[in-house]
Amino acid sequence: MNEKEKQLLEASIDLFAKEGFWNTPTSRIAKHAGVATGTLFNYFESKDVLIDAVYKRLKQEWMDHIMVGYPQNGALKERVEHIWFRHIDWGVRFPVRYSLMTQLKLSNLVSQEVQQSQEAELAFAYDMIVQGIADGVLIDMPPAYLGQIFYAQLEAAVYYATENNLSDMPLTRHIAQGFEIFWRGVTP
Amino acid sequence: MNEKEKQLLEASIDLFAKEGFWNTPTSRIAKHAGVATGTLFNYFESKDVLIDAVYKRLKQEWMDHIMVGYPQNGALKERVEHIWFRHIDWGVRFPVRYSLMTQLKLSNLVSQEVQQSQEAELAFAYDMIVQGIADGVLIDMPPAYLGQIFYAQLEAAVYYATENNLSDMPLTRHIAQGFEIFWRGVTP
Amino acid sequence: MNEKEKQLLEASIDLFAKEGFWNTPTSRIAKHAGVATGTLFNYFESKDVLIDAVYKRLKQEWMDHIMVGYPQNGALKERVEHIWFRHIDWGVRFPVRYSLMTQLKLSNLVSQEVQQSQEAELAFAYDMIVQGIADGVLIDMPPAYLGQIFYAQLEAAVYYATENNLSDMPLTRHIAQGFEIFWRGVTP
Amino acid sequence: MNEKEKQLLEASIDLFAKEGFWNTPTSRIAKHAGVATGTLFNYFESKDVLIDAVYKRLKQEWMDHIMVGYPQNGALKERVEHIWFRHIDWGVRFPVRYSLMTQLKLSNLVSQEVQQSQEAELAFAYDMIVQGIADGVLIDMPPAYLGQIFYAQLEAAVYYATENNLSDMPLTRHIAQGFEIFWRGVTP
DNA sequence: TATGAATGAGTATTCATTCAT
DNA sequence: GATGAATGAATACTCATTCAT
Repeated sequence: MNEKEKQLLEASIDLFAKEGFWNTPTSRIAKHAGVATGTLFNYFESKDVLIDAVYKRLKQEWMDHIMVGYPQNGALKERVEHIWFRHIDWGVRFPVRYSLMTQLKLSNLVSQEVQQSQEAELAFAYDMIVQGIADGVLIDMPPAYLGQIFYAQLEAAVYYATENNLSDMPLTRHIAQGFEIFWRGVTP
Repeated sequence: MNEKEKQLLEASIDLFAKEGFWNTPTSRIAKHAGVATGTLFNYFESKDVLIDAVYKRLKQEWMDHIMVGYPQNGALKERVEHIWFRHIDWGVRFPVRYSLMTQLKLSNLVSQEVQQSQEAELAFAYDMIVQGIADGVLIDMPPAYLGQIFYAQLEAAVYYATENNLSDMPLTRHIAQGFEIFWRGVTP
Repeated sequence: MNEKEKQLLEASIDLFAKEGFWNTPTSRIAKHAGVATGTLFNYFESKDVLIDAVYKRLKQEWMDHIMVGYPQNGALKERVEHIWFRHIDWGVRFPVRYSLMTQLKLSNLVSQEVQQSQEAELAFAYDMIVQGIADGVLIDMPPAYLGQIFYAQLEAAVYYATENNLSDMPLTRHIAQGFEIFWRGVTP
Repeated sequence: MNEKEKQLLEASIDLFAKEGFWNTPTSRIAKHAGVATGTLFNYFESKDVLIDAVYKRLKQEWMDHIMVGYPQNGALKERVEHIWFRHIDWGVRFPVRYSLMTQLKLSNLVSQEVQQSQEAELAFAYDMIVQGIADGVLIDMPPAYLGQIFYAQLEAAVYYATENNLSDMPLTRHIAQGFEIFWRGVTP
C-alpha cells in the first residue's frame, strides 16, 4: 500500500474517532495526513469509499490480532477461549480503533458489499459452532444466535474493561470470569 | 402533547430510521409531518433538541412497555424474566423504534443531559442486581458488568429474532432459551 | 394616540437603540411592549411603517424640545443661539433617542415620503438663514450649505459632549465655545 | 491582492452602496463578482469579515488620496488646507465610495478591532492640532473636539457639493469658502 | 380588537468533488 | 501523480406577516 494512502487512512481513523464521521470534512483529513485535498480523491474515489476502506483496515487489523497463536487444532473450548482473550486484548489496547469499528458496524455507512465480504471471513467461526453443537459440546440452538450471544458478551466485556480502566490482574480476572459466564451458559 | 408535536416526532422517527440522522433534513421531516419548515422550530429549538426529544420519547415508550405487569414483589428471577420477555416483545413488535433507540444510544447525538436523566431511571435495575448478589442468588461480580451482560444478551436476542422474523412458538422458545443461557451463566 | 401604540413605539426605540434595526425582530418588540406579535401589525402595517413612525416620533420630540421658549421675535443671533442650546440639551439628555434619530436619518430605512415631510418642518430655519444673509448679518453663501454647516457643528458638539460625559459647567462652556466658533465662521 | 478578491470587494462596494448591507446577500455579491457563492468564503471567512475588508479598503483609498502631495513641512494652515481640499476632492469624485465609508463608520458593523486600527492612522492629525494650539495658531480648546468640528464641516461640504452636483469653478469657490468659514472659527 | 401558532421564502455558510496547472 | 482554488447544491434556522379563533 502506498505511503500516502496509509497516512490518509490513519488520519481518517484519528479524526473520525475524535470528531465523528459527519464532523470530519475530507479537507481536514487531507491536511491532517499532510497532503492536498485533491490527493485524497486520487486514492479514494469518494468519502464513502474512504469509509469502507477504514472499516476494512480496522477489521483486518482485528482479525490479524485475533489469529495470532490461534490453536487451530486445539479443543473447541480452547479455541473459543483464545478468541475471547485476543478480542478483549485488542479492544483494551486500541480503544479508539475498537470503538470506531463498532460504530462503523452499526452505522450503515459501510457499503452492503464490504459489510458482507467481511462477514464471510467469519464463516470459520460459524462452522466451529456447528461442529460444537454436533459434538454435543455446545447446547442445541441456532448457531447464528449462539454467535450473536458470543459477540454480545465480548462487547460487554470490552466495554466494562475500557470504561473502568482495568489493567493487569483485575483485567485477567475479568476476562476469565466473563468467559466462565459465557461458557456456563452455552454448554450443557 | 400538541398534535403537531406528535406528528413531528413520529415523522422524525420514521425518517431517521429509514435514512439516518444526517440524511434527514429538517425540511423533509416537516413536510413528512405535514407542516411548514418553520413550524418544526416552534416545537423544537434546534435539530439537536428534536433528536433529544425523539430519544426521550422512545425510551419512555420502552420503559412503559417493560413496566406493564411488572411483578414488583416477585422473586428476583421472576422479575428479571419479566423484563427479559417484555424487552424482546417490544423489540420484535417495534423493530424500527427499537433499532433507532439503539443507534441513538451509541451515537453521541443525544445530549449528555438527556442521556444521564434517562440512565437515572434504570437505577432500580442496578439495585436489583446488587440485592441479588447480596442474597447469593447471583454470582459475585461487578454489578455494572452483570447489567452490561444482561443488556448485551437481550440485544443479541432481539437482533436474532428480528433478523430471522421469528414469531409465535419459535419466538417463545427463543426467548425462553435465551433467558436460560443468561441465567445459567450468572447464577452459582 | 392609543396606549398600546405608544408602548410599541417605546419598545421599538429601546430595542432598536440597543440591538439595531436588523437584530430586532418584530416579535421581540411586541413582547417587550407587552402585547402579542399580531397586535403590532394592527397598529403598524409593516416593520417599515413602524420604523417611519419611530422616526416621526423622535423628530417630533426633538422639535418640541427645541421650540420651548423659542424667541420668535428675538434677533437672529439670539434665535440661532437658542436652537444651538436646546439641540445640545436634548442630545445630552436623551442620548439613546438622539443617536437613534441620527442613525435613522442616514440609514435610508425611513421612507422618502416621511423623510421629506420632516424636512418641510425645517423650512422656517431656511427662511431665517435667507433673511440673515439679506440683512448682511450672515456671510453671503448658499443658504442650504450654511444650514448644513450649522447642523454638522451641532452634531460634533453633541458627539463630543456625550462621548466625554460633560455636565454642568464644562458643558455650558463647551456649548458656548462651540457656538462662538460657528458664529465667528459664518458672520462677516 | 488576488484578482478574484478584488472583484469581490468591488462587487460588495457596488451592491452595499446601492442596496444596503442587509439587503445584499452574499450570493448576490458573488454572482455580481462573477464567481461561485462558495468562492466568496474562500477569501472572506464570513460576511462580517468581508464588511471589515470593504471598510479597510475604502479607508486606505481615502488615505492614499489625501496624502498625495501632502506638504509635510508646510505651515499648519497649508497642511490643513491640503487635507480639506483632497478630502472633498475624493468625496466628489467617488460619491458612492464616500457615502459607503461614512455609513460604515456609523453603522457598528465594522469590528471594534478594525475600527481602532484605522483610527490609529489618524493620530498624526491629532498631533497636528495639539501642536497648532501650543503654537497659538489655533484657539485653545479640546483637540478632540476641534478634530470633530473639522470633520463635521468637511462632511457638510462634501454633502452639499454632491447633492448640488457642483463642478469646476463653483466647486473651487465652495471649497475655498468652506475652508474659510472653518478657519475663521478656529483661529484667534 | 387581541391573540399567537403557522407559514415559507430567504440567508449565511459548509464541504464533497472537480480540474486546470 | 500532486495540488488547492473553484464550484454550487444542500441545509439549519430566522422572522415578517397572516389569519382563524
